[in-house]
Amino acid sequence: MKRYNPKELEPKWQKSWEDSKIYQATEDKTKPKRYVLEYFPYPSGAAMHVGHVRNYTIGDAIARYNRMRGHNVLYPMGWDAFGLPAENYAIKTGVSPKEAVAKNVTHFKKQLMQMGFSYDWSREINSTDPEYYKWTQWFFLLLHKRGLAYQKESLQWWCPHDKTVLANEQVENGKCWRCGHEVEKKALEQWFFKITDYADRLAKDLDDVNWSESIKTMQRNWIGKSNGMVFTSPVKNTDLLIQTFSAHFEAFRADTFVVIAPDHPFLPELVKGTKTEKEVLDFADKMTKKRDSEGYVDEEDVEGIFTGRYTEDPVGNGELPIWIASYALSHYGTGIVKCSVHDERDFRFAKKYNIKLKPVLFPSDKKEAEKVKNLEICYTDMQNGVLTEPKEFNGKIAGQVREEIVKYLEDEQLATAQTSYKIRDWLISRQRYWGAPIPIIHCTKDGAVPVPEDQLPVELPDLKSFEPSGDGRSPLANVPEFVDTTCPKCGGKAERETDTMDGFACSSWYFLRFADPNNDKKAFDKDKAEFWLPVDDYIGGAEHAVMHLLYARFWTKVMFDEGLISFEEPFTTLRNHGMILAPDGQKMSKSKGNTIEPDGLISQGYGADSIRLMELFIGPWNQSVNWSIEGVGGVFRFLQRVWTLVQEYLETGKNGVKESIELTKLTHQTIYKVSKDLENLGFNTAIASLMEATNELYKVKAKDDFAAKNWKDTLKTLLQLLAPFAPHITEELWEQMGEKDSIHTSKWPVHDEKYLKTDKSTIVVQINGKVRANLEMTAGSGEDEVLTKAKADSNVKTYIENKKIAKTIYIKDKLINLVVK
RNA sequence: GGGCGAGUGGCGGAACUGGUAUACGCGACGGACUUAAAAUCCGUUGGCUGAAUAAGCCUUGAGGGUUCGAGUCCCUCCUUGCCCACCA
Repeated sequence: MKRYNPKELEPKWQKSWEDSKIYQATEDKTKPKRYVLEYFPYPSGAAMHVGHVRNYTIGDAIARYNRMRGHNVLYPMGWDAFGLPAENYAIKTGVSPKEAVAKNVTHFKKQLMQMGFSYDWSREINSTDPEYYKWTQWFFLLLHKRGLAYQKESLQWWCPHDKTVLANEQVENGKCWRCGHEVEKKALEQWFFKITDYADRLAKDLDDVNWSESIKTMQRNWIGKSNGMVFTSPVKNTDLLIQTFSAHFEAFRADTFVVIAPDHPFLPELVKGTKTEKEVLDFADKMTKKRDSEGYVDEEDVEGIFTGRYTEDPVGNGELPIWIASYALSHYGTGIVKCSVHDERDFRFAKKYNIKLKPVLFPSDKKEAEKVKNLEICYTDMQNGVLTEPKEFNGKIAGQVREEIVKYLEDEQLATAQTSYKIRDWLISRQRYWGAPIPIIHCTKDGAVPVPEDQLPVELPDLKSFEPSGDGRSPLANVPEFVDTTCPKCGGKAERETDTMDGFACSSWYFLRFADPNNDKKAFDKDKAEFWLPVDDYIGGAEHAVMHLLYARFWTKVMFDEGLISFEEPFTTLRNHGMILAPDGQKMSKSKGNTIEPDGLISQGYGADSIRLMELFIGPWNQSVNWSIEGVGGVFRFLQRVWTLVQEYLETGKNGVKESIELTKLTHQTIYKVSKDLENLGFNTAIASLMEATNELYKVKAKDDFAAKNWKDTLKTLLQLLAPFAPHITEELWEQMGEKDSIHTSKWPVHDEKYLKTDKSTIVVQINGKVRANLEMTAGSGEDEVLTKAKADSNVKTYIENKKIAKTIYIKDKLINLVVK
């Protein structure tokens, strides 16, 4: 008997699939389309581990299942290959990012290939290919044309020793990661995309997509829409006016002080001429640095300093002191906030610095209200709280008069309503080499001029040294042939922009490129894009929950507005898989040295099919689990049992005449279970059903030794049901059973309801909810019949003797419960 | 601090709209085959009491509640994971 040897048969079938191109997708309109996509990976130097593999195994199972169900499946793969690691590696080793990426892609691709994923490799794309980033640049120009790209000065981390801009992750405890020198902030002119113009639509359209509530909530929080009011008031002893923001404006009569963000651009002007000017500015500077480097500052540690200025409150609360507070954000509202006792942080801040407080909002509970009055607790319930001021609203419930208060403040011209968003415009400038160059030419006469479309792509020149320029610009600034150019408008001498784009720009449209990957006239053909998109199943980890998904949605909406496509949301269904952790429960990472690569398992002889099965069987697809080496042996054993069963069947060469109804029923029940599980992505239970079916088949075999006529069909169906998970072994056995065409293009089996019915049922007898007996009954038995038999049961008898049956609950074919008193 | 999840045997986990908790797999134990081991195959396997594959009691993070019946629904609490974060 031939032994199951994945090492031999897996490469054989991988080659066969490649040659026959069975996974290539075409715009065949006779079948329903299905676009299955995983986020295109970053081909890092660290190899792919079993955590990554899970992502692709889930996608592949979905793709294969739908293909067999007669769908026209697009399942592509590509590379998101721009980014910092390749550039750092280049600085360290001198190996150009281009070479490093090419090497990594080759390795990654080999690893994916040996797992037998059904990608349409003819559509492979790479974001660092000029043919690709040409169109990324084209989209930059589109955004620019539509007024959505602009330049603004912005602060960046700067290492004065290395003379280079640092990314957030390169700052460690306020020090440069390379030289350990203290970092500072440097103002640079940078490019932004105006995503804030789309904030409302990005928030609203979340209602229409089939994503998990958790991701939707994350995006909504990130966009952070809130309605507030802006008050304008004079600053005492100056001729300045300030605009203060309040989101808790219902209780505006409680406002007793104002806080300004330490990094607010208005601050120097505000404190100019005060006695404490220098002291205050120093303090603000320190605070900004601390906040930037540490991120979160504990609520207990709120800090602040009095600016020395007061403002005359426009709504009659008198003179309000202006403080700098560590928790105030310059980009939220106006960056200057009106504060009161009715906010947790304001409350804590005021207590710490003994700032006057005055409650005007109270809970209905008298005792609690007393505590609020005595400033013992902070009360913030703007929904249910009862207002005492202003007089017009005395006794009203805040949540019910919100609109009226807005109207009141606006009618009296005391404030104006303002919607504020937490989301900020997307900073896309990177002072880096390894990214798509921003297609802009700076002319002293004409300013920032877009590169004409016919001159795209602005190609990255090959460099010898990847060290930064030293003046804050990217290494591209060192290359005169790149920088020096002529202005497209006036023809005069001009310089190219040396910033490159954030990698998220490349990934904001790649899903469209897959629809038409080789188009050299356009980013994509409209018809092709609309044939395949939107993406039906987008599979990925939660790490992209906000940034990537938001940016991609933003670009899609811009394209919609431009008329390039007629849909506004790129991803219909989002599927977030759980993480695979190392056996010790920690995240797998190269630095921790606890990664497990599929290569090792394959060379141990398990094969890709076992690994794939293990990835899915280990637990629910959307939950995190610890990888278990022992478990792989279990699924390998299962595959071996399937292999052996088919070999034994083939060797007996039997072809019986009598159908085994037992086999038929088992087959249809398994079809039903596996199909249902796959619809709900219950991969682990689908595989469990297949294991159960196989165990049953062994039992039937022990009885009839393959005598039944329908053994062949039964085995073939089993292979088909297993095919989306274990594509190699099933393809091999399918062929051994005499099939000419691939199992992966065969038609997914359909169950027949009539075989799901059983003629017998086990009925549980409960006395007061406790199980006391089991009854074997013919299916569909009536209550009386069951009750009579239950009463006759010897064990049941002992419980109902001398007692009254007060009530009987009967669930057909399942259970009878006797309530006994 | 905000948001979203999760707590079930020695372990990963299963359980449809409330209806036999522990499917499937791992591990462990016993047996068959073998000179032996590995591999394979066949059993057993939540805990306690019992000689028992008789019967009973207990058991889904803790405590209450609703119900004939709760892993599942409601309330209070505890633990833990992930994402984001000084967002008023």
